[in-house]
Amino acid sequence: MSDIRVRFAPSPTGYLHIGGVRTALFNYLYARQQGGKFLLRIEDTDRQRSTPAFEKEILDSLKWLGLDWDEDPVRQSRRLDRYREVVQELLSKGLAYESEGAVKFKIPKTEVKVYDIVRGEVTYDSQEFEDLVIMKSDGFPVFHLAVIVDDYDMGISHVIRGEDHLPNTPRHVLLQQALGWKSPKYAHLPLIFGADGTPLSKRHGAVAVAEYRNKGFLPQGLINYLALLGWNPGTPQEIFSLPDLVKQFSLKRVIKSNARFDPEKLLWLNGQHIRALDGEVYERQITEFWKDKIEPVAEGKWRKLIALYRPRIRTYGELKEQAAYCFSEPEYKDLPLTAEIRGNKGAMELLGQLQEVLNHLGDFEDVQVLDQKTKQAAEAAGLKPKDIIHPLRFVLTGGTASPGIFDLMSLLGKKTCLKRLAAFLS
RNA sequence: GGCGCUAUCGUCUAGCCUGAUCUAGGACGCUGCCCUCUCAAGGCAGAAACACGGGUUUAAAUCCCGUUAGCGCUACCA
Repeated sequence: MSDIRVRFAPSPTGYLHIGGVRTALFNYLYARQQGGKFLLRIEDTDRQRSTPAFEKEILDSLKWLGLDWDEDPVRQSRRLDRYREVVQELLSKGLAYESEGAVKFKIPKTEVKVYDIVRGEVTYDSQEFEDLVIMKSDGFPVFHLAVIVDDYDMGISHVIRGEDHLPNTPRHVLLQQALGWKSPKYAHLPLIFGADGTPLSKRHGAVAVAEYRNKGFLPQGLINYLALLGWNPGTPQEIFSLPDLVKQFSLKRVIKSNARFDPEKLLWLNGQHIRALDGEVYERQITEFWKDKIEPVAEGKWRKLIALYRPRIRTYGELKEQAAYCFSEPEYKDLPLTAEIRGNKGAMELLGQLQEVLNHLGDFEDVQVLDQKTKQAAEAAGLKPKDIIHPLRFVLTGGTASPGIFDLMSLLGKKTCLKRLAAFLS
């Protein structure tokens, strides 16, 4: 039985964001790999900004990502008495004092060495530190105190958190020494910034996990990408499942420098995961995703559509924008191209002939037959297949990009194809 | 300002600890080619980096010092 115990300690003053997920993920990976426990702690001592709604959103996001935790989450707002007890102890030992209603920890003037697993030994001179407020005048503990008390009481063995906490660590160590507690081991993770190198914010697009979920990203895509921000296996492998990561993760291979978030690579990775999905799982998930967002599509048509788009989409959400012609009539927004096709007598004539040919065909289920008949019609007119395929694609979709034309015709069905053809020709 | 962390292609990174195997490898993106009815997917190829300056050494991306830059902390926020 491993005595490794780590924790993720979000503050319910906002949504779970990208940086938080990465911290949670690395804690999770370390715990699962070591056979330890991954615990949760809700840091809700900021009474003004903490809300139950944010707390729920954070837990839901973690569940969606598959980062399941052990034991019940610890809630700081329920431990106020314990913090007061510790403050009282410090007070009675003369290691803290009251100041304007607050309680301050008297910083011992000394050299403090912090051993960090990813950065090595870092030395601070506590002469530089101001005495630390540990309890606010409203009787609530301040972050620094609550953290060390909780980590101690929860039996936390490793504190894995963002690098922004590195300068706080010597203060925490001093507090632990004053209480006679053994310090946990520390590992400070590099920070994640936006493409321009500034802290991630709404300006950089989506930052909340829920937004990625709503756009149709896969949890494994997001996790895979985030794992690679600040860590790598030392091998060329880039595509990982969560179990792969658990197996290969190592704090020793955590990078020291900050990283920038690249939405493009996330999109690429997510596309890789969509293609790696079991076919049935893909069908079920994308169907569920679009369920209440669009008008119902006949099952046969829907299955063709999602199969055709599996190699084309990088998120489930991209389906509708890429196959817009499938949900509404084409708009022919490309005016020059529209004019060119309309002005091309040969093409228009051929489209007319094709209309005839297709009209005499049975249903459009057989892609082979569509292929054959369309090419025959082109040949009969002394033209190459592509001379008819391109105008036809434009008529059918209003654009120049789509799945193969015969798959497209089969997808849309005879009625719709002929209707669009007739509308364009009239 | 003070203190701390960091510094390899545009971005994520390998290599650095244990100096020579690095004319610096991979991935995203970008460009071109192949496939091909278009767009994807897939395959192939290409452009693209050791921040700067000093050392140490026969030899430095790798070790040391400095500079510069970025980031973080410096709250009765967490």
